[in-house]
Order: sequence, then C-alpha cells, then structure tokens
Amino acid sequence: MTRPSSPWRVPPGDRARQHELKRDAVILTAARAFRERGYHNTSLDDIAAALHVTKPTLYYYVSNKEQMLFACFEEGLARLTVACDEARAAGASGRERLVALVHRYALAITSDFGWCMVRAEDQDLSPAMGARIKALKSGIDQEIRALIRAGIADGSIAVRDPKMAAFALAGALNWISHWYRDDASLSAGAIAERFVDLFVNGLAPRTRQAPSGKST
Amino acid sequence: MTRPSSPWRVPPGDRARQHELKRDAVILTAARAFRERGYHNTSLDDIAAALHVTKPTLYYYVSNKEQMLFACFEEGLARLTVACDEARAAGASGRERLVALVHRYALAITSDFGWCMVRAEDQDLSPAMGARIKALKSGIDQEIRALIRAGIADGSIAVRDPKMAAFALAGALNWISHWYRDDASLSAGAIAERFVDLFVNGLAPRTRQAPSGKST
Amino acid sequence: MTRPSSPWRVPPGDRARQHELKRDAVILTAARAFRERGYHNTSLDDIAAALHVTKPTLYYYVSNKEQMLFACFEEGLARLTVACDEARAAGASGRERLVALVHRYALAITSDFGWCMVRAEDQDLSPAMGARIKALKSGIDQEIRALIRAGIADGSIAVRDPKMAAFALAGALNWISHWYRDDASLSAGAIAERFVDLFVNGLAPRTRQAPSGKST
Amino acid sequence: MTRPSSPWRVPPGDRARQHELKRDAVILTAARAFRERGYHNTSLDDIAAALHVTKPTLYYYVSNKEQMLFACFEEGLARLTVACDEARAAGASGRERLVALVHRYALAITSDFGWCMVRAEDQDLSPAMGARIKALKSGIDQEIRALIRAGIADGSIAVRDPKMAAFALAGALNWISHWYRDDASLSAGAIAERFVDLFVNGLAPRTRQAPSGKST
DNA sequence: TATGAATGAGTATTCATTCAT
DNA sequence: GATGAATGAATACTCATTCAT
Repeated sequence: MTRPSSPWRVPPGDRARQHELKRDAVILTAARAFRERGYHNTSLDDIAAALHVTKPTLYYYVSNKEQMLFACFEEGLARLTVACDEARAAGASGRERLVALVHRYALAITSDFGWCMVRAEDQDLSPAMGARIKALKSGIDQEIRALIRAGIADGSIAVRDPKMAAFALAGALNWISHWYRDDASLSAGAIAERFVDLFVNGLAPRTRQAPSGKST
Repeated sequence: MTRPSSPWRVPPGDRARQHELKRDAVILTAARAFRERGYHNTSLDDIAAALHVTKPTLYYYVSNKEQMLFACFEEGLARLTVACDEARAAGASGRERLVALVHRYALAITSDFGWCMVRAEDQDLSPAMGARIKALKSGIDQEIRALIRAGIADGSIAVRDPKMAAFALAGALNWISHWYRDDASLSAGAIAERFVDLFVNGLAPRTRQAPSGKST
Repeated sequence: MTRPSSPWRVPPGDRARQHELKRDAVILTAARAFRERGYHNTSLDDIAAALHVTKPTLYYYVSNKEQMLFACFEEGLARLTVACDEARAAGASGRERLVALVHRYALAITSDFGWCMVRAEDQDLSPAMGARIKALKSGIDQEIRALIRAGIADGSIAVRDPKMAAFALAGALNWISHWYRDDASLSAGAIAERFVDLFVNGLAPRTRQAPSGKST
Repeated sequence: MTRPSSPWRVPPGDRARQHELKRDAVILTAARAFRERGYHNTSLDDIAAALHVTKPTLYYYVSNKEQMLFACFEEGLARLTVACDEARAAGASGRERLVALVHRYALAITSDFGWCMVRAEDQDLSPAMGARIKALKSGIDQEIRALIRAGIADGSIAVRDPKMAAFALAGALNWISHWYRDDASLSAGAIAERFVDLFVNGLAPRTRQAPSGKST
C-alpha cells in the first residue's frame, strides 16, 4: 500500500530528506507490525529486524516505543483530518458531505495506520499521551456530529440522536480495521459504498411508504 | 453477575460449588481488570490483589493467563449466544428479530465481559486459541447475516450487501465497548434504541411521514 | 567480618526470620560488591551470582538497585548512630566523649558498609533519596560539632572553628574507607588510636610551652 | 583555568595551539561535569553538548572516556605536584613546609579538577590506568610523610605514627571535595587556615598560653 | 487449598565507540 | 576537523509460571 519499505538500501537524495525518509520508514514498519501482532507483542527488535537495522538505530529516529505508537497514530489521524476537511467542502447538503467523509474515512482506516489510529489505547500510553490522543480522537467525533447536525438543519438528514448516530457511524467504520485485510475481496471504496447504502437508506425498505404503522 | 467480588471471605457451601464460585470470581475480576487496564497491562498480581489472594492461588482455578482471557471471552460470548437464540424466536419478521438482537447485543457488550469479548485479540492468544475465538466470533456474525437475509426474504429488510450490513451493525455495536463506561448517561437499552432508529430508518428522511412514534 | 554469606544454603529457622536473614545477606553482599567494584560497576547479576541466586530473586527482597544502596547506607549509618549515642554517654569531658566517638566511628567505617555509607553519592540516587541521605549524613556532622562545642564549653577542647574541625575530623575518618582493606596491617582500633593522638595533641610538640611565639 | 569554555567559537591562532586549546577545554568541561554529576552519570553527549560540539568530535582530542577521566586526574595532580615542590622549598622547619603544603593542597582540591583527582576510582578505570593512578597518588602520600618525618627530625613535629598522620591529613584535605562548593562561604585559603590550626595545635588546650594570635 | 519463594525468558533503554562523508 | 549515522554490549526491571510446604 505504501512503498518505501527500507530507505536504508535506497541511497539517493540529500541529508535532511534521507533522515525524513528513514524516520517515515520506521513509523510505517512499526505501524504494520503493530497491526499484525499488536503493540505489546511487537518488540523493538522485531521492528529493527524488519528494517534490517539494529535496535539502537530506531532510537535515532524515535525517542520511545510509546512515541512510535503515537507517531503512527498521528500519521493515521492526519489522513482522517484531511478527510474531514475535504468532506466539509465536498458537497452541498450535510448528508452529501457526510457521505463523502465516510468514503475518505474508510480509506484512512484501511491504510497501514488504520489499526494504530483506531486501537491506540490510552492504556498503552502514558497519561499525558493518552490524554492527547483522546482529545484528537474526540475532535474527529465532533466533526462527524457537526456534519450530522448540518444535515438535520438543511433537511437532508433525519435522526433523533446525532451523538449516538455519530458513534454508530464511527464504530462501524473503525471496526473495519478489525476485519479488513489488504487481500480482502472488497476495496475500501466498495466497503464505503455499502456502508453508505445502509446508513443513508436504513434497513427498512424505502419504496412507497414505511412498511406499516408499527415499523418493526 | 456483578456481585461476588470475593467468595474467599464467604465460606459456606459444598465443595464443588465453592470451587465454581471462586473460579467465577477470578474470571469476573480478570474481566474487569482487563477492561480497565487492558490485557497486557494487567498482571496476575493485580488480579490476585483485587481478590485479596496471592498469585499462585489463581492457578488453582485457571491454568493460564491466556485461559483467563479466553474464559472471559467465553463468558461474554455465552450471553451473546443466548441473545441470538432469544432473538431468533423473538419476532415475526426478520427485521423484528434483528432489532431484538441489537437490544440484547448492546446489553451484552456493556456487561463486564463486553470488553474481553470484543477486544480479545487473536494477537494476544496462542494460534490455537486465536482460531477458536475467531470461529466463535464468526458464528455470531453468521447469525446476524442470517437474520438480515431472512428479513430480505420476508421483505422487511432491504439492503444490497447483507455481509457488509452485518459488519456495519456488529461494528457499531462492538465499538460501544470503546466508549461506554458504567457511569455513562445512557443505558444499554437507550443506546440500542438510538441505534435501531438509525439502522432501521437510515439518515435520509423517509419520503412520506417518517415512521413516527417508537419505531422499535 | 560479618558471617552469613548465604542463608540460602542455611535452611533452619522459622519463616519471617528466614526472610530477614536472606534480605540481610542480600544487603551485605551488595555492600561488599559496591565496596569492591563501585556502585555503577556492580550489576545485579554480579550480586545475584555472588549469592548463587538468580536476578529476579533479589527483587523479592529489595525493590530497587537504588534501594539496595540505600539499605547499605542505612545499615552503615545505624552503626554510626549507635556510635554517637554511646559516645555521648561515654566520658566526662567533651574531649573524652569525642575521642570515644572517633574510636567507634573508625570501627563503623571499616565495616563492610563503610564504603556505602561514605561514598553513597547523591548523584547515584534519585533526588528524593539523595535528599534523605544528605539529611542523615548531616545529622552525624551535627553530632560531632556538638561534642566539639561541649568540649570547648567545659574547657577540654580548644579550637577556633568547630565546624571546620568537625569537617577535618570526619574527613580523615571517612577517608579511611578509601585506603583501608580488611587485610590491612592496622586494626580499626589501632587506626583510631593514632588519629586521636594526632587530633588531640596536634603536630606541634607539647612539652614545656608552645615551641615559640610564632608557632609555625 | 576556569575561563575557556569553548574555543570552538574562538577561531584565531595557529594549528597546534588550537588543538591544545580545544583539548584543554574538553578536559575542563569533563572535569566540571564529573564533579557535578559523577563519572558514570556523565555521558559523552553531556560533555559534547556543554561544548556545543558533537560526540565524535571529542574523540579527536581524547581517545577514551577513561582517558578523559585520567587526563582530568593528571591535570589536578599536576597542581598537587607543584604544590609539593613549592612546599618543599617554602620554609625552614618541616612543620613550616607541611603547613605550606596544606595551603596549596586545599587550593588544588577546590579547583575544578579537585573532584576527579580525589574521586577517580580505580574501579572506574582499567586495571592498567588504575595502577598508574594509584602510583601517582601514592607519590603525594610519600611527600607528605617525608615532610612529617623531616619535621620530626628537626623537632618541629611530634607524632607517633607519621604514616597515619599523613593519612589523616590527606583524608581531611581530600574530603573537602565532598562538601566544598564554589559558592561556599569559606575560601580554600580560609579552610586551610582552620585546618592548620587544628592539626598543628590539636584539640587539647596548650598548657600555658595557647599560641595566641595567627598561629600560621 | 493457599502461599512464600524462586526463576527463565524477555524487553526497553542507554551509551561508548566507530566510520563514511 | 567535524558530524550524522549506526551499532554492540550491557543492564535494570517485569512477569507468567512452578514448586515445596
């Protein structure tokens, strides 16, 4: 999904750029390892080995194992933030914008950093870091709620409880990281499409009117 | 279920019963600790201390830390299985039964074992255990899909991709364990209600009158 | 000098007593190792090996390497404190009591814990520990000054600056730990005797009156 | 001696001189760092940072961390040797010369290199280095003993055991490095004066009139 | 049944040292 | 001369697990 697995064997470029590339490679490798084996089951030795580098070298680019997880989280979150920004400017109605967000969100979640972003637990981090992550996560939540409220305001969305709707939506999307694998039959886009279908139209048949008075 | 914090100080009863009670207390205590601090951040000492018992004592009731997590998982899953069984017999239409399941599912997820059930990672378990858990989880997934298909068959549900719909639904529900805390403002039932509203009716306003009143 | 090098091979006695004995052995072994190789050059593995025990076992008796050093320090200091107490009650005049202290001090310094007591640096300890040690050391210093002042008061001692005199005395005594080895030709008592001779009478010949107006 | 904090920013001068200056700065900076944080708690990074230079640069001027400590030791010892030489030629009687030495010794101990000279442990050095240092230290000890013996010979000093007297004197002086700080209320000279008073006259009041006035 | 004691295996982190540029 | 980058070796500390009592 992302290319440069080991810039240690890719000499070109100037100094600062090299450093940046290598750091990126460290983060990416970590993200993949975490996704595959989990944070606690991944030792720095594992990551170093995957990069064909020795353990102390990692410390040249990252100050901590915790910082490593945090960097992965940030990397993933950045994509999500971009997604939010793009979505906000994407469509006319609140619903259209929300749909756009779902697509981009799915893409971000299925990226290498999806797991870290979603599963980085406060529990695994120092209180300070935990708080920062929590705050950032909450920011995304607020974005979703805002779009839902906007949709309600412009009449394109009808839900009783925007907060719970946001939780449900985010939950469904985040959960993708639990079952999605790169070799999956469905692309992120296809998944998003199916989700949109469900979330927009609901389970109940739309044709004509609601299937009865007692709608269940 | 949430009571017996330490049967070590509650002497009476016969042999086998005593053992069973204590084992239950171990599992429950573990489940709570895992939920609070995560599996890897919980040491057996922590659990033992919570039970006012020493570490080796735990091994009298569980053979492993891994077994402990597995037991928690099983305990939670049992509730979910019951939920499925009840749901299957709960209503007339596929949709009604699915809605019933959502309610019971939410209740199970918010129980003490919810976290373990949802978050017990294959990563934390030996391959063998991991496979067992995966299979059991998949069973629940199949139940949901079956209900959705039933609903489609009887016309009470209209979705394009039952599999993705099941993933979305399960995802939203499982995710509850990430944000739900006992002191939350909403009960499991209330959450389920909101979720049902969203999943049944969708975000888009229903053409005529939205199926007013309690849609459940 | 002290006997029980390894109670791990000395089974008898009751529970609590056993524990205490072993902990003492840990501390003593640590003290000896520190004295021989220095704090930083002594690894826990070294100490464990000396006790024919594995490293984690040490943690059963001491919570920290730092705590280990501190315990050694305390052990040594305890002897010094006893020395002070005994000295305070030892003689009539301030000078007699001071002389008594010098004797006991020398004995304490040449004990296995002498090195730790004298050389435990604030630098090697956490700020908190460092502060505690500093305070305790300062207590001894005050004791010495008090005796000197008492001697001045009762006419048995004549010095201009009690504080500096205390520093000089303590310095000479503490320094013993730098050069003293168990196999040394002089016993602690003999050393103390020589020191007393020097400190009480001074370098200048005493016979008749002071050797001249210009006493240097 | 205390000035040249970083000749890296002071370009002029010829080649060899430059090198020498920089090496001196390295040694001095190291000495200060060792004194402040201890040898083992000072990393080469610390020293490099203090010089606004990178770690490998240090190796241009010193071959080793050990060599660094040794150089500091040598630097300090040189002062002490000078002190001995000057003292040897300073006065008429052995005692006068000894007193002169005490003054110069105190000055050397309170210098930036005092700590290293006194506290450089054999433990921190390779056996070879350790042996060299021990020999050099012993040289100083011999000087002191020689002066004492000279004083005994010319009647200006009266002590039973010259060796122990030398140990006591050196101990008191060396120990200054444990408690002396640059911001201390007493100058090295003042300290030496007090010490001389104590060591020359002793604690016991002199029979007739104590050698009043400035006894030095 | 319960526990004190002990251990093996593992892991993050530090640091002096080297070397190509 | 100076530095960025890399590494080997070491070390404190943790924890699940076992076993004699």
